Amino acid sequence: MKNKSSRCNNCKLKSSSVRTLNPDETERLEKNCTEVHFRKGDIIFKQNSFSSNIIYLNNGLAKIHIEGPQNDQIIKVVKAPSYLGIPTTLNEKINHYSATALEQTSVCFIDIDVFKDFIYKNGQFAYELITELCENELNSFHRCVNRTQKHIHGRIADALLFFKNTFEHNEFILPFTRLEFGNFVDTSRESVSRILTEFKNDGIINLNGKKVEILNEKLLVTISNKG
Amino acid sequence: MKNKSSRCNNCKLKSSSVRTLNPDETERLEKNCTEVHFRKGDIIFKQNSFSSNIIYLNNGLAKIHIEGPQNDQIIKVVKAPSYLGIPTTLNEKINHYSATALEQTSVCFIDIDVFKDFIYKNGQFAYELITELCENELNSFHRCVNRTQKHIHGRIADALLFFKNTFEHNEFILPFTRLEFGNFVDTSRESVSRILTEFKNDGIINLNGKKVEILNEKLLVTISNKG
DNA sequence: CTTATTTTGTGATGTGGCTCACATTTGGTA
DNA sequence: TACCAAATGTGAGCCACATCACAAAATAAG
Repeated sequence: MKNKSSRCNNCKLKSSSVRTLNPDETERLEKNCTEVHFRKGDIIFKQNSFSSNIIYLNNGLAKIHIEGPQNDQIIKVVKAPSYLGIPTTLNEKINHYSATALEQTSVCFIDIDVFKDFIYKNGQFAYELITELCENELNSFHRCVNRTQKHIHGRIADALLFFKNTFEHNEFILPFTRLEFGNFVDTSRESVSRILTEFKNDGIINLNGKKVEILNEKLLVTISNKG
Repeated sequence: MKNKSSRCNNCKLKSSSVRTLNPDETERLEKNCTEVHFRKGDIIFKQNSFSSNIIYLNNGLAKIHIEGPQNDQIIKVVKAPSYLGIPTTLNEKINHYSATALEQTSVCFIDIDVFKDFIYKNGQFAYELITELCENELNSFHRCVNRTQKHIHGRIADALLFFKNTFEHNEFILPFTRLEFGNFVDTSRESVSRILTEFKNDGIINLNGKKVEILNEKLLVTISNKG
């Protein structure tokens, strides 16, 4: 599905790097950008496959995941608007991780050469991009420390708080199966089940299938902090 | 210790981003860059402290580490030449992690505004920087997956192979105490001891204090892969 | 609506690696 | 050279979580 020319101007409202483009550049972006829709569960791009596009999550929710030696590991959950694929495609053309839609999602595929050209010729664009990459790296570090040092209760509490923040609501539908939840917090499917019902029995959350309501956020924060 | 003007030209041999600077820019870099020497164990910069410099590891070996909820965690070991501090200082002025010298080390502190100016005005400089940041993020991802999914034997095997590669030699001096080694591979001091002597008894390595010689690299690779 | 398939809950059991405790070695320093 | 502090080795016990096994529930397919 080709984009309409209004689309990239629309993006200027959202992306701090695209916002720096002048009208000529924006027009050039529009001509070299394709918008594609994905349904829940669709693979947006796949680890080890070939790609020569910058991939921008325009709308919806996606997971970034890598095949580990044991399981698939969900590195992070990304909410639009955000780039999905910069670190994957800028150097080599191989995707080093996969991205999968967690709900109805729309994604822009941007020609990599046009993108490179913006970096070369528009310093502010480059700067905004660098800023975003720096933030990503920091977040990576902290996520990694949390994953390796907290106990499961803490990590699941973390995850629940994360969803509360991304959905900006105390009540939300988990975009995960229990297995995926396990891959997100590095545990087994079974432990996720057990701990969620435990949280429910302790009155910390309401739980009905994938529907979660956070009742005692303070306690969740405590659990998250104490590990 | 102020740099001599030959220094930054020397750097042009090493850093792919600095290599893109023209003579004028290089001179400007030289005027806004201070070289400092550190001894083993010295803190180069400290988490939560204030900094308005880009920090470039010119010579030597350093560790990047973050205080986790339980332990200090060594995120990575960086060998010169490489930036140490881009993600820390570009947005905010607060260091989100610490860096400590693992041996005699020399470090350049570069004024952040000059650096920003290069990004704005020299597209190739920006591009090289973005490339490096992308690589960092990918490496972060893979390190994190390995840390969380491999068993200790695999992670220690990984670490030994890492040192073999960074020192480019089968025999090397571990730049770590056992405790630091534990912080690097997310285990206790005791487990590091036990597994290293186990590897020694199995004829995989020679071990004498901090001196390690890898005798059976193939087996180490197998151990690393099977987890 | 019925049947097949995937997802989920929960008990029982096993174990990797942490923690604690203490002996020993190494290295730094007066 | 002697002393003190930090770093290391090794055994014993314990516990958080994984794994296994199966039943129930929810979803998808036909």
